[in-house]
Amino acid sequence: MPELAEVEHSRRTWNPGLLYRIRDVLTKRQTSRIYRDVDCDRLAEALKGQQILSSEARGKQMLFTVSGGSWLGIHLGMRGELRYEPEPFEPKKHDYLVLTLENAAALVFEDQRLFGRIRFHHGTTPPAWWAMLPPSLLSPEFTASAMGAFLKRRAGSPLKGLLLMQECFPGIGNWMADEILWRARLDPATRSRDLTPGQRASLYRAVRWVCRTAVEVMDEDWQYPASWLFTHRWEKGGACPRCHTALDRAPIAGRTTAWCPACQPVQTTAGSAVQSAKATLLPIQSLRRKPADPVG
DNA sequence: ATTCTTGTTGCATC
DNA sequence: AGATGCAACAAGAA
Repeated sequence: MPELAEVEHSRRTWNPGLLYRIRDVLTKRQTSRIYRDVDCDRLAEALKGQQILSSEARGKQMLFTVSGGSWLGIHLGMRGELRYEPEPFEPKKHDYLVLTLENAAALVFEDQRLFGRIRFHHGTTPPAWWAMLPPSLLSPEFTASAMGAFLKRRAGSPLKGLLLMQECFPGIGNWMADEILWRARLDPATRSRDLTPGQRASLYRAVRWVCRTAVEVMDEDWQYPASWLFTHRWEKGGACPRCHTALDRAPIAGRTTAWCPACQPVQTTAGSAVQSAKATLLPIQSLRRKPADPVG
């Protein structure tokens, strides 16, 4: 579930615990997958008695600044989430990091599927992996021309796959990619080389709009308004909230993709499609007009 | 029982 | 060399 907006929400979840001293640290080191190369003893030693000073989210990554020169990085993976537990409590099965605070509340990282990741860094500056993250999609550095350059380099990839690449679109995941393509009225299987300049501009605008708005409109249960494709993409018999056409579903670039076949028609314009279909361009146009309007 | 999942990575193959 | 595709990872839900 966690994409850009859900990650931002999770980050804020720990805010009530900021500046309280950490009394105890629970890690489950046997799940090496989440901690990977982290030395859990060192992590616990470094955090005990300290306070979380601030936090930031960039795409799907979070970084918590801890007093005493420590940095805690968290990635929620496929199903992770952060919780703030106001009372003393027993960690649940999938609570893999629990910071008990001096006010008896606890900051919890839960991850049912173990696709998440915890990183630890000690030093005067943020860790290198954080400094190397690509610019946020909402920052001025994410420009239309920067996006265009990326699309050009990956000209042969379907748009759906490109939007999932964190190196250019940090924070976008499966549902946001579908939402963006739906709002830009682009067929998810279209290769980026086949986009017109106008379509590239639409894509850029949709990326910015969905990222900005998702954070604003998501509710406490990580749900979105009914006017969003999000709400209907997994529904049985889900329909396009714009034109009520039945949604299509198929794997594209390895991920299940939902789209509206009416709003997002298959691309038949520039690029390779034209090269092979040049000779048949006229017949195609005439075919389009072929179903004569019986009403007229 | 089988198949699916809102993520990422490492490998194989052009 | 760089782009592209895909299996693998874990655990639970349908």
